[in-house]
Amino acid sequence: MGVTSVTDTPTDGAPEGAAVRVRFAPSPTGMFHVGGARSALFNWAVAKQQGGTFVLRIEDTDASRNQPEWVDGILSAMEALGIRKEDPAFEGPYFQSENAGIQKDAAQRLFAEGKAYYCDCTREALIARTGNQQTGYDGFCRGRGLEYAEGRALRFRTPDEGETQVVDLIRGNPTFPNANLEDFVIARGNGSPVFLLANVVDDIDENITLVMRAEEHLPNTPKQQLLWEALGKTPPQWAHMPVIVNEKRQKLSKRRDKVALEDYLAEGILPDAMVNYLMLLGWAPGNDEEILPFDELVRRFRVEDINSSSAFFDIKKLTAFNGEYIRALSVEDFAAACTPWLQAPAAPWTPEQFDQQVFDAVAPLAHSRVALLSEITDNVDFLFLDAPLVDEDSWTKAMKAGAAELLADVREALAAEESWAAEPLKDIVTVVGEKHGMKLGKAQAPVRVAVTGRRIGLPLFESLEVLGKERTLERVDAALVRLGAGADAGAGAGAGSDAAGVPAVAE
RNA sequence: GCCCCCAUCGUCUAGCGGCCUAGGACGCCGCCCUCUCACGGCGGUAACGCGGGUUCAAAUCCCGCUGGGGGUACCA
Repeated sequence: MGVTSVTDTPTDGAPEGAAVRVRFAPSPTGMFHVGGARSALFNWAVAKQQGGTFVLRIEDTDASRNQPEWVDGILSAMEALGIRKEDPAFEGPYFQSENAGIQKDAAQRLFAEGKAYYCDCTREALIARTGNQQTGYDGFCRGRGLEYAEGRALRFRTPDEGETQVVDLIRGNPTFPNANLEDFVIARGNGSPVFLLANVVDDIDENITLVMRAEEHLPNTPKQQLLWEALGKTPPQWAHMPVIVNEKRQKLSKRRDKVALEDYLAEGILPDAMVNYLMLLGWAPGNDEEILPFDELVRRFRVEDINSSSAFFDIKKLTAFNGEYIRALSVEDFAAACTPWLQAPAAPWTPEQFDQQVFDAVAPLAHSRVALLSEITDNVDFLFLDAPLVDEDSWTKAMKAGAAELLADVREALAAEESWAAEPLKDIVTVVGEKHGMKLGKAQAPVRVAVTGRRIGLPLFESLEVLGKERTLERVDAALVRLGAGADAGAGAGAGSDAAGVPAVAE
């Protein structure tokens, strides 16, 4: 008895010497909650580490939360997290609805044994009787000997005295006075089993030995443990992990917070980074280390070391982790990973405008500059669009007094350059800059904005090299027109027009 | 209201009675590197909620307070 260490070998600590069996039991809601992802990961870590089993059970009892296609969403999200159906440690998925039979049998047995009774009280009647708006059920029907009839709910008879203590690996052993446990409903008026019961029956059916779930279930635990005992089974060990909260320290909610795993992946969070980050929410591998491969995290994982206080889902830190993971990729893998953001919905250019060769040439330069894969488009768009997207703030900051003159001289020198390569191009801007009393740092700004539309971005001269002479000159000319300094300038280049996009002025 | 849980830098955490003038990471701020921005390097900012105990010794144990959170359905 007592607390069994899950880090011990399966043969020495676990009850009955059996390998641990954990489960993840999401209800399909249309998106995969990051909190659920963490629960799945923690359970998976335990199963993998101990050579135990991870069972996936879809809790589809509530019709409103039951859409077949949502199940696919769960499966693919778990796949992304590295929890694969093909893994020997994986079992399922099972469906709670398919166990309706044995759940009803269990309810009947409880009734037959006098451990549950039928009740026809309405919430209104209860309040009228007790004069209390927020009271628990008062046990009115306990002695009425009601038989089943449509509309009558089945309630579990909880003990009036004593207390129920649950063995929780994370938070000691919370104790609940039985007097506070109301006679809760286990089957609805239509005979269908309610979560509290269905969940327990399924756990028993699947031989679950450790229930690791979010803290919000802690208040359910004494009731469920009572059910396990009433059904003649030894309750499992429990482990209630801390809730994940938002900046206001409230439980992350689908309604007000961004919680869908899919949304993060769609933004360019790498699955591995997400997994690593999630594993560190409420737990730490120690040694002052954080970025570790999943196998290593699994090796070090200890349920007893999970924190008991709530954890803030920090997107900034997640993003920082993601940057680390992106930089750890080879340039080739990085370029490949960018593909989805280089196409249709994410990218502002057409497939015809895109050039993989050009992208590959510039990928090494972008590699350390993105923390989210979705940021890649802004970094390279100037290479594929006919004219750069001009950021007005950048324009005003870069095109100060003297910029037009500088640009005109740069244009001239550029036009005369034979070998179009980064180094000589850099020399040109350096020399022209000096002529205008500007260091390279300052002199490159107008050129950069003219060509890329922004004042921050990839290394400029490499960019120019890849862009090519003709397109570079075009853009510098367009900028000169907008500045009113080009040949035939002045006419139509008013501020705010998209002058940067006008065709190059003939020489 | 009632039940339960929780409490170390802004955030995630290390710490499990002396090694703590509290460590790491993210963020933030400087400096260096540098064609911008990143990356990288270096440095800095910043925490044991409060009050009582116990002990030679408490961030670490106990109690209270305060503050957060969760639950309280014929949802899961």
